[in-house]
Amino acid sequence: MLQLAYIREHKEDVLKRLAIKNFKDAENIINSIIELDNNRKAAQRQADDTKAEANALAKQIGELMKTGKKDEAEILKAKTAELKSNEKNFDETLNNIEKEIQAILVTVPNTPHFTVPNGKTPEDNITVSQHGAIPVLHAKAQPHWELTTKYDLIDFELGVKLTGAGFPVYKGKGARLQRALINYFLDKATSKGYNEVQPPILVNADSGYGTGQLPDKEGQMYHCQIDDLYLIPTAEVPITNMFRDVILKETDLPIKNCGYTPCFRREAGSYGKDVRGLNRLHQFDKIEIVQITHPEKSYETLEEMLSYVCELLTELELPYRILKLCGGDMSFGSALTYDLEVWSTAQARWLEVSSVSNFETFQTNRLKCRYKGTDGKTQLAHSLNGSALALPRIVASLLENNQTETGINIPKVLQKYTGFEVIN
RNA sequence: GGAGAGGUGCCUGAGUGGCCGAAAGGACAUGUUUGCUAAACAUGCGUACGGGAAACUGUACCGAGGGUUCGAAUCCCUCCCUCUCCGCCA
Repeated sequence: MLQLAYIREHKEDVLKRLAIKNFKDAENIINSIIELDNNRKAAQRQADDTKAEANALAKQIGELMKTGKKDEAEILKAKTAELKSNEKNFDETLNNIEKEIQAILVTVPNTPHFTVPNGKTPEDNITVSQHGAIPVLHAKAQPHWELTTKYDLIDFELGVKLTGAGFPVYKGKGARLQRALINYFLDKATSKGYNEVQPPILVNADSGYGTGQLPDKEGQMYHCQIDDLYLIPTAEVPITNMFRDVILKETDLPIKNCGYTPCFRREAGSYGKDVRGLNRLHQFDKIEIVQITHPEKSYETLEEMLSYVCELLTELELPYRILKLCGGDMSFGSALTYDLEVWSTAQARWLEVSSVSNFETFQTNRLKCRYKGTDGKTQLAHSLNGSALALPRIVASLLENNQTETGINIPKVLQKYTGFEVIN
């Protein structure tokens, strides 16, 4: 959620940036927010003044009662009736205006960073760089959903029996590969100064609102209605919400956390050819890195997080490219997002395996995550997060890219975790 | 699931109708002093929104929402949450 004070003070800048995100009707919406806020100020003044008067009267009445001047007290009491009804009206007006502002404000996306490219679709994203050689496979190379069957690594059918489509069962070396990746990612993040946390994977509605999944993406989360809890779509939700309603010390920053969790996504309405195999699941594993930083440091941090993820992909020996997302393809709350995609050779396409974003104050404003500066002032911190990494598509490209006619080679960095070098 | 207790500031904890945005202690910050570690003393120490150039000042907030009252942290109602004991159980 954007900060109202910022909108007031930097209206032109906000409009310019919202245009990058193709946010429709921005000028009218921003103008109406400002106008409503003017009304709000007037209403608050009325309400506050009335209450101040009523408080003063109440105090006087108290004094009079104490000194036994009951008659005079009664006269003053009579005067409070009118104030009281005014107070009620003014409060109601104020509340209505505030609700109206809030309702509009939550529909306004974050303002993109000035370097975010214009554009509407994924085709308008900018390829920042590409790394690693695209492997050339033998003639009988197979897509991962065939390899997983061939080597009995993942049983999609069995998952359908237990739960439904999109809930695969990992078996044998397939399961072991999952565990290896999780351990590798966590160890690596820990070595880079991230504090490992193991959060709940069910969260309450407040947490959903805090990071912006609610109300915008309500239908994308699994909801346990009896207890009114949501299965997390990403560890970002619990790990970032740890800092909801928290005032940090400036010296605490930056806060670096990482965590592994299963992630659950309903993926309502996304059926088609992209859902084959591991490409899109309802349940998958992911290691997330989250940072809370000083506002002046967040872009530096974003680059640091991006290069961290690159390091992982390099060590996994996967060909990948970095995309800077255009305004139209960025998520609602992000100010700047890099996507990382790995090449999936047998499918001959790029698969998104990580998304690293700076949310600036968009999340922290909702979360009320602030820090107290050395100057004594309290202000909003910046929040960032990135996948490091999401497993299924990593597994898909590992299997496809490393296949030979006799088996699938495991990258060196994983071998001490898997305990085997080849799947055959 | 059954029974009970309780939710006050960063923490502990006082506060049963006006003098309470809230005692006291701790923690923290700054300053003074003792040669260092440490201690002592002094001062400061909530958030949000509004008014003001500023000093300063108004309003709201003692789990949430209603109500009683001229006046509520304090009384009443509803809800939420936490803890303890018993039962069940990994």
